[in-house]
Amino acid sequence: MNSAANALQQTDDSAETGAQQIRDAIRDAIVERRLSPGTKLSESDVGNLFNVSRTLARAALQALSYEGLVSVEKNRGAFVAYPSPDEARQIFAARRLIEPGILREAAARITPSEIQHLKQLLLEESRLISERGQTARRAEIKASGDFHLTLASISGNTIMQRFMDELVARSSLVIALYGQSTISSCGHSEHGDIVGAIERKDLDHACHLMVHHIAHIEADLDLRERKGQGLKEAFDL
Amino acid sequence: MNSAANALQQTDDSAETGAQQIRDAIRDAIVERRLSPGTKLSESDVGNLFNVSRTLARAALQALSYEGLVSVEKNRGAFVAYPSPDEARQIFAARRLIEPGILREAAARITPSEIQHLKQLLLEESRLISERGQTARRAEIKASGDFHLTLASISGNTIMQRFMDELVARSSLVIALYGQSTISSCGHSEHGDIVGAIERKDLDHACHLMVHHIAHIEADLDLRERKGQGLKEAFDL
DNA sequence: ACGCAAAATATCGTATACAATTTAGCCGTA
DNA sequence: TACGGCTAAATTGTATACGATATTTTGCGT
Repeated sequence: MNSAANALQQTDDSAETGAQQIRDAIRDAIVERRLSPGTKLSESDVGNLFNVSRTLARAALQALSYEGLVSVEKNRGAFVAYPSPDEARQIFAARRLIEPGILREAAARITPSEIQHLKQLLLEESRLISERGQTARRAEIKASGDFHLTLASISGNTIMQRFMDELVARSSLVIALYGQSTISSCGHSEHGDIVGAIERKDLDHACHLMVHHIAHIEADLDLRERKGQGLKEAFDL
Repeated sequence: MNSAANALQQTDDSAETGAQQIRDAIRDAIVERRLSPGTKLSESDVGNLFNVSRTLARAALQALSYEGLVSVEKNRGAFVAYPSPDEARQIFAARRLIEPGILREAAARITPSEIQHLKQLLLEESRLISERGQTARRAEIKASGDFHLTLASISGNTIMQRFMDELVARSSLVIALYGQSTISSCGHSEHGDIVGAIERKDLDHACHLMVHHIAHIEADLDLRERKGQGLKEAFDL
């Protein structure tokens, strides 16, 4: 068993809905960075880990490839996606393009109880930041994304919600690859500022904050071409 | 063989890339409205039509479900998607949210040769409008969407391009279901206006035109809940 | 003649089996 | 020793087989 095994061993039982279960488990593992970019996910290994046939494993991997989280190469296998710097830029460009619009929609229809929910998310987030340990780090990564996803869900547009699901998940991969500061959620306070602006119904300011927030995350990346990955250039410098 | 058979018989040979080929063939059939919303696509039938096993047929249908073009119901089968009025609204809300941003990106990096390409698309489009016959109608539907997709491709963001692929395809379904005027591309001249604004580097005006263009398409829809679908209510009036 | 229950049919869900392709190791030769 | 081709192992691509679930039909009783 390769390194992927350790990262996945936790939800091997329960085949409730079939392939979806497996897909979700692997996606969580990728988003929480228990699986590193480039890791090979062979159909047999995945199937064995979850005690299902290759058929279901294949279906799950296929699904993840549609979300851009794994790349399947014909006759070679599936790998946890290894986004190039250019892909990374496109992901964040897409978020800058989309999220202000989502924010406007969400702010227009947000209810008091939903505002409360958002604030609770912020609390949970800061609690995790103060905590130490790897599981807290992972939970923090997920919580940071959940803020953006919750906003999308409040917007009421399930299509945009799905797009955001994909973008947030892929962002996690990009940060894992190119992030510099130990914690990507340095901009936690920015989440709070955005909620504040929403509460005051200051949409323009909220959008402004959102765009800058995304820019800050992107600014923390070192997007220089890394030919690493086993290329000869790794030995030149 | 059911009604789906006739609509698909054209690319049954050549199994080049496997499931992708089938997926694309079915998608084209849906987008060009040779397959009506609600049509049943059983795995066996699809497999037989393309002379492949159910495995590949299933993979293709699964892929289409991720794009929202077919809905698979557990233990019942796959059907060409039948978007509800609410889904339809969400699709167009998403387009209004996304396309102005894409347009800005595209206009910023567009080259003279790409402008030429766009103009050629417009010419082709008006040629098809003047022509008569069902094949011309189908080509016209596709050409109308191609305008928006070309803009997305010019924007250089492959992720947004994929989102637009999905939205345009699903729009075709919505128009097939709820469109009123015989031809949905009544707004062909609006495409030309947008290109004109891009050429003059008047981004704000171009975005303005784009938003209204999308609104016009949506305005041509009758999004009242239709319980029809073969229900007894069809005979009451 | 109508309605309900049970069998028959059709279709999907999953597993297993075989074919094709790639990758890695091995050996012979220059 | 270095190189090239060949064989064998591993992995994916596709097909078939079997079991589960939903739908339709049939037949019986009222």
